[in-house]
This record gives sequence, structure tokens and C-alpha cells, in this order.
Amino acid sequence: MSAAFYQNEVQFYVAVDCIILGFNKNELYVLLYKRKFEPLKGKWSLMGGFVKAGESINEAASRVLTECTGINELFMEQVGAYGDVTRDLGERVISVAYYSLVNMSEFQSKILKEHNAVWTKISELPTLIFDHEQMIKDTLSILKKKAATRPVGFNLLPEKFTLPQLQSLYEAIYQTSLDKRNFRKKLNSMDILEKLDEKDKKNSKRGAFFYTFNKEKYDKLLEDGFYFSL
Amino acid sequence: MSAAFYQNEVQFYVAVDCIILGFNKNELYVLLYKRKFEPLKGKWSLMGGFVKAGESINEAASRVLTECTGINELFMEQVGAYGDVTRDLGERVISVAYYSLVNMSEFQSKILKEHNAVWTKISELPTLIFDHEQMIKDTLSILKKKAATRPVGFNLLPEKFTLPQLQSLYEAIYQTSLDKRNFRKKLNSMDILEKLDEKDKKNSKRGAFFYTFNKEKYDKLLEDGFYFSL
DNA sequence: CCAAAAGTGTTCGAACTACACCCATGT
DNA sequence: ACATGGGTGTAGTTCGAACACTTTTGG
Repeated sequence: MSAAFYQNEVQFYVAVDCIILGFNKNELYVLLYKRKFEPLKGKWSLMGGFVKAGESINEAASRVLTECTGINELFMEQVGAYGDVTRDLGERVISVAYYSLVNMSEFQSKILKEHNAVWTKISELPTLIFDHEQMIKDTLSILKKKAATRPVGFNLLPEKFTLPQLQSLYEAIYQTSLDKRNFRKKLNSMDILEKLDEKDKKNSKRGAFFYTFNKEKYDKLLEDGFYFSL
Repeated sequence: MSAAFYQNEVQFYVAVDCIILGFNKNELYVLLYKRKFEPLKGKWSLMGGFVKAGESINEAASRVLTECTGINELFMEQVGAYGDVTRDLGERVISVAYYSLVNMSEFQSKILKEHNAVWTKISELPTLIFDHEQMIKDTLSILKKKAATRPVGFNLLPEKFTLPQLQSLYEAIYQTSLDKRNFRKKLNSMDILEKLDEKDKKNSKRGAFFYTFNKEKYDKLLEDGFYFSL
């Protein structure tokens, strides 16, 4: 046991809140659920939980993510710490927000039901408890910068995706429309995608070719000083 | 009084650590001090303190900054939360790091002495306690991105500065050397600096003109969709 | 045969890079 | 007079932005 060095200081509850983002049909989604305990039971909320003894805050976020998604080792990054005195209406809680990018199509509706969780369009957010709307806003702003310089967007897509899909993802992240030819030209010049023979015919009669992100190629390019940029 | 909603949960000490950066003669500095209490009393450390009851973490960081610098309303931004279980050797403490950019020439040595604080070159950091070196590393990486897109660098300079000074600041932040003519051309095209009649003769016989950052101009340009970039 | 999405190149202007010499002045 | 840092312009290249038509195929 360690000595009680800091016993004159105050302690706080520390929570993690997870902004779990998905993408489907030109829209970004966030996973929300109806809070299961007081205060504000039944209100819309981010997925979260308290940090437990013996668990780092990263581990806590990781645990909450696995509970909510059934998936281990998701892409996850810290958004920041939220520490206003009255941010939680119950007692004082300091929360550390994490965002995660997941492939919605892998999601089982079983897990959604277990948690009363609902994929909600970013453009149609209901009122959320506490500062959760701010957390989402901060996440989207981080994602904008991150997606421009790192290939994190692929986490939001299935293993196999089409170029129109990828483009509409970036349009959703940047909240703007992109030129098809310029977008493809840039991707082509980076040489980090593999074109498959298979086509996706869900969205057009002609069909669009599937691609995969080639992480090995990307990592090799990185070593040679290559910089991703979209 | 609020009800005890969360009484089954564990509480933690929460601290703030401040990465106070300065700039002088082509070098970035960070303010360090010798820790005044156990454990690791006497070791080099960032300026920090515990979050107190009734105080937001922003307020705590602000308070620590004011204590250490004697200046109110410094530029300050969150770096992130650090929550490894064993990061503090005393007891478990979760720390939120903030960085601040200050004008070293305004500093009174009186305040440094009071805290046993020393301006230390970033390039010559001693071994620091806990994860403080990581915090500094993270800060420098944030600063690189931030300084490229927002005029935060001016916080590190005196009110009046010269272009050679400004350039060497950016060279220190980016860890690279920049072309004098291209650097000036870019600044000129942004039209956010005011050239003064006065010259700084400290570094050359000829003297370099002083400039000031014109925040009003900058804010007006922002409204018109202007983007700072250096 | 037609609607609807996929795919494909070129041109123009802006922005970035590289580069070398004169200026002012204190000693 | 000279050493030291301050200040200035141009040419070449690269990169991003704008832009319209053909292809495929299920219905």
C-alpha cells in the first residue's frame, strides 16, 4: 500500500463518455441511449460509465466501448476532460470524453436493444443531458482535422467500400461537397487503396468497384516521409 | 444539497499540470520547478496543483497559472487527461494538462524565486517526474498544429517584436528553418501586422523594425472567411 | 430506351519553393 | 573598412479548383 500523501485534498467521481460515430448513406451517426439511472433517467445521453479503482481512464473508455459495441480494439481517441462544477446534475463528476469510429454495418441489433441504444443522425440530435452536445461538437471538430491528415475515416466504412461511398463520407465529415474527379485523382496519387474486381450494385445499375485500404502500403509510405491528406 | 446519486462509485484525486512555454533567443523554454512535497520532493516537475472542491478544472488551471506567473488571463488550452493507474507514485491521481504561452520578458524573477521555478530550454530538459515529459511532448505537437493555423505564437513574444524574431519563433516551433523572403511575403500578404517606426538594435547594428500584431484587423479578416496559415 | 449513378482529363490560376545580392550601421 | 544581421524580387514548379461528357445497365 502507498502512503496517504495527499489526504488533505478532495476527491471526485471521474467518468468517461464515449462518442461512438458511425456512417451510413451519406450521414454521420452517433450512438445514443436512454439513461438508465437518476438523475435524468430516461433522457438521451452518450454511452458512458464511471472510472473504477485500478483502471486507467483509457481502460475505462475501452471497457465502455466494448460493452456497447461487442467489439474489442476499436479506434479510439481522447477528446478532452470536462470539469465544470455543475456539469452533472447529480453530484460533481469530472468526465473524460473519447470518440470512436466504427463500422455501423457490423453492428448487431441485439446489442443496441440490450442498451436501449439508437443510432442517431448527427444532423438530427435530440437534446442531450449535461454537456454531451458540446462533447459531440468538439469531437466533430477534431474529426475534421484528423480525417484530413490521417486515414482514420476508413474505420467508419466496411472492409470493402466504393469510391462514391468514401467521397460521401468525407463530404459528411467536412460538411461540404467535393469534386468527384479531383477527389479520385488525389486518392489515386496516394496509392494506398486496392481496387477489387467485385462491384457494389446497391446504389446503381452500373455498379461501383469495391476498394480496400492497404494499411501495409500506407505504413511503408509513412516511413518514406509520405503525408496523407484529403 | 444534491442527493448522493453515485455513492457506489470510487472517487479520485484530480490535479492540473501546466506546461508554461516561453520563447527567448531562438529557443522555446518551459517553466519547471523543484517539487515541494513528497513523494519525489526536490525532483523536477511541471507546475501543478490539485483541483479543489467548487472549482472547475479550467479554474484550477487558471489559478495555478496565475500563482506561477503573477499574470491573469493568460492564453491557455487543454492538452488532455492523463489517467494511468500508476502515473503518480504517491497515490492514484488523474491529471489534466494545460499549456500556456507567455511572454518571458514580462516575467519577474521574484516570482521565479518564490516557486523555485526555472526557465528550461526544451532542448535540454532534465528527467521529469511521472508522465510530465510526455505531457510536454504532447503539448509541442499540439502547438505545431495550432501555430500553423491560428495566430497563437504572438503570445510568446513581447507586444513589439521584429520579423527575424517572429521567424525564429516559428523555426523553433516547427523545428526547421524557413526562408526569410518567403516567410515575410506570407506575413505581408496576410496584412495582420503593424509596422512601427521604432527599431530594435539589440541584435544588429542596422536594427530591425518592430511590429505589432493587430488583433482587430485579424478578427475582421476572420469574419470575411480569412484563414491564418504559417 | 431511358433514368441514374459511375467513371474519366484538361486547363487555369494561385501558392509554394528556391535562390543571391544590397543595405545600414556600430566598432 | 568591414563584419553582422536586415531587408528585398523573380522565375519555375507544383498543387488545387473548376469544369462536361461518356459509360453501364436494370427496369
